[in-house]
Amino acid sequence: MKRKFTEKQMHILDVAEKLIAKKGFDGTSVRDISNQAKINVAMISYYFGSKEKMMAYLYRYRIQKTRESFAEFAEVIRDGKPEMQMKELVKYVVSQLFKFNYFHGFVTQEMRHDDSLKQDMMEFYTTFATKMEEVIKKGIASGVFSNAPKPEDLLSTIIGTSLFVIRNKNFFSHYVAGKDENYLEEAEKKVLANLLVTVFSVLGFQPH
Amino acid sequence: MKRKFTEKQMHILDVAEKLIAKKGFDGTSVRDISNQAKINVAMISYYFGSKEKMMAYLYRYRIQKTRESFAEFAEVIRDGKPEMQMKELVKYVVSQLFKFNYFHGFVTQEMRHDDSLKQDMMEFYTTFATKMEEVIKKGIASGVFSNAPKPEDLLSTIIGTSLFVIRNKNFFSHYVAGKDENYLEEAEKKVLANLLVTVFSVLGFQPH
Amino acid sequence: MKRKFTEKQMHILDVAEKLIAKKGFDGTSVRDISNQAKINVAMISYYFGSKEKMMAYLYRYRIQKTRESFAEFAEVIRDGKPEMQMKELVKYVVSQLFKFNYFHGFVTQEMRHDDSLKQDMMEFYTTFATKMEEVIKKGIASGVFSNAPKPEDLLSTIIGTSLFVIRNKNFFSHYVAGKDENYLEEAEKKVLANLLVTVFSVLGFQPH
Amino acid sequence: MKRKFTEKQMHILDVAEKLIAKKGFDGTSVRDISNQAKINVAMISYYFGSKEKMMAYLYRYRIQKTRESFAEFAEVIRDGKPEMQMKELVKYVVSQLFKFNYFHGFVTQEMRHDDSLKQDMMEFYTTFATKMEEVIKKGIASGVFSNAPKPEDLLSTIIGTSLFVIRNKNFFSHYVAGKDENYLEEAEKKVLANLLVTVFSVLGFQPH
DNA sequence: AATGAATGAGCATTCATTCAT
DNA sequence: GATGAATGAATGCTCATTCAT
Repeated sequence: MKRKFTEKQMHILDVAEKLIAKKGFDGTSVRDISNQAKINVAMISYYFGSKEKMMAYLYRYRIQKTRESFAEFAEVIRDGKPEMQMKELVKYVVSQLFKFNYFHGFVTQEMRHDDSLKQDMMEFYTTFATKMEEVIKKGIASGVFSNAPKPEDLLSTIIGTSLFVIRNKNFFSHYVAGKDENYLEEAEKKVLANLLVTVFSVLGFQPH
Repeated sequence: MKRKFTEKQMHILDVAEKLIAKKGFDGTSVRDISNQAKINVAMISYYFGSKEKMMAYLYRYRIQKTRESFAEFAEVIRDGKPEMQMKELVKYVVSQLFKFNYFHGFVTQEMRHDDSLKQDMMEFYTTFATKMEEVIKKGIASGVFSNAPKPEDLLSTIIGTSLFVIRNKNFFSHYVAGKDENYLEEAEKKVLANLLVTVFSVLGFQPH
Repeated sequence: MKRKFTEKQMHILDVAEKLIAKKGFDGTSVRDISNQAKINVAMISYYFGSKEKMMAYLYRYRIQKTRESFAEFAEVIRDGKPEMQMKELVKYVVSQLFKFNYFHGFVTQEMRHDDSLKQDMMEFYTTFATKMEEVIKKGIASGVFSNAPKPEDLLSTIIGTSLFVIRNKNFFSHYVAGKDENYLEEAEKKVLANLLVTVFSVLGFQPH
Repeated sequence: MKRKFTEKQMHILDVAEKLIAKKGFDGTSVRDISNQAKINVAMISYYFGSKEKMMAYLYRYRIQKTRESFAEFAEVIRDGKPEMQMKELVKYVVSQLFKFNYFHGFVTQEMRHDDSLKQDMMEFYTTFATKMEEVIKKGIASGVFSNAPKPEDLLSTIIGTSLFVIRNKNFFSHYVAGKDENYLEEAEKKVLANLLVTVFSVLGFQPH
């Protein structure tokens, strides 16, 4: 499954990701994708076996990339203070969600397709939760955090809040500065500020 | 548009809601619905005009009901203290999301279908935000809340967190007690507890 | 088959005739008819057995009426001179075609439905041809006509020309005076003049 | 729009033309056509976009061919005497109508589908009328014709009579020699003879 | 006698996929 | 390896008709 993709295949996946995020898996036909990507209709079946399998490649590819990115990120913050680590963790998760909002825009909705993909996604979230728990414990130990919320609760709040804002432009844009086309950019800033306050409040953060 | 529905029509809407939440609008055929609901395929067009219009009725119906329910709820908590009001507000929103999780399972995803429906949904959220702002202000005035977060931020967190948990059973069930079929029930309790702590932390709640 | 129709049934037939002439048999749904006639959908099956059978009643009804009308007409011209009889015959046929253009608008096209109807229609035309032959012979005998064209040829020309003009408003209206809504009225005058000239030319008419 | 058609597409158009002439546009399903043409149902949409568009191609194709054929024909008779030209003109129109009787069998009936097609058809008829007028004038000038009927009247008679005979086999076959399967062939001869007599009578033809 | 509700068959079309080259 | 043509299955929907009252 850990195939390397050619330039052309990557291009198809990119196009597919955006279209599926916008119009849903069923709402996006292979003809839509092939037209947009300027390739032959038959290519999707040819390259990936089927539309459904293409979807699986898409998942795997994005998760794989995120895993690599997170490993790198974890290394960078390895030696910091827990409050800094927590702040960076929140910033990282939020930025990843907004950056790959195309992907996350359909990730939960379309997960019905393949149970093994759900498993992958679960592990992907668990990696974050584990790291978060480690940081919380360290903060408690060092006395900068006075409460120890469950990592899954904290993570649900961070991811859930971000995804809600990404998906509910209609509601949230009323409270966001800037032009319509900058929505995601501006919304990210606002959500990040909110979540940092929220997370540190919940942790009962007390600077030394 | 404020039609009354017959028993049979309600039944179809119920079945449709569940199927669509599970498999998406496009992924759910009128034959799926008619088979599950034990009715004739033609009935969906006959009753609602089309599959798309049935979707609109579904929205309108749920939103209408929620609006009524919220008006009633708002009356009940009218004279309470702000901390009680806020607690009830959170409980109310969370319980509604879990109760109508089928509906909320597709509400954001499938909103592309009709712009006027998006508008309705937006107003529906705004009603909550307005009430929340009122309570925050009162709490600040009376001194029980020391911070005044933006109501839209608070609301995003409440709704976003709840929806994330509803939709990501795969991840969250690992942290939830009880059997698999009780997932939503148990998850609701856990999320509610989490959100109450979160919200009151953010508000800097100080009991008199 | 020679049923008498109630007021209501007659009304349905009237509405059906016009709709079918305008949009064709298949293009006219029983719902169209029932809506226009302000009756229940089920009535058409109820009264006539089926849509197809309703069509048959329509034919029979119109043919029957025409037969009666023609018998009456034949009586009126019984004792005239052949040139007068021929002129009246042409006028009569043309006026009937234009008067019941709704009917004749679909009569040939939709005849596939029932072979016995074709038979009826044939006899209906044959009645005219027979009368025409009689008049031609008389005119030849009396010397006012010098040629004896075949009655079926003469009749084809009269009916064919009239129907062509009725059905090809798009082409013929360019040559017709008056406003668009008077098309049939004006076209009838023009066609009648044309056919009288044509028929009498062919007959080699020589006034005594 | 001036597409070239493949062998297969032509075959489908041929089959469709015959079926539609026999059973009407609505009465002919794409399944009927695909069964008869031994092709897949989806091909009609695939090749022509839709059933309706296939109809448009059919029109355009036939009219285009007729236009070409007429231009060629007009060239051939260019230098003849008016009586010869008129005779050939009548023969030409009648032969075209009988040759493409499938097409002309539905052309007026089904014209509701597309207004631009009506326009095309109108121009197609007008081309004939114009030529006819030219010949009449020339004949009047040279003294072989003593009357100048309106070209649209003459044309209505020629086309109307031919179409009537084509469509009313049931009536006309009683007067036609030969076997049933030769109806059109024999009817054409008879109609042509009739129309030549009729047209030249109306023109008051006097050989020099 | 008359009707609103309901039905099953059929419609044109679109779909992901496969085939022949 | 890559493609345009072609396919069968499924889609939402409309139809004339029938059913229960």
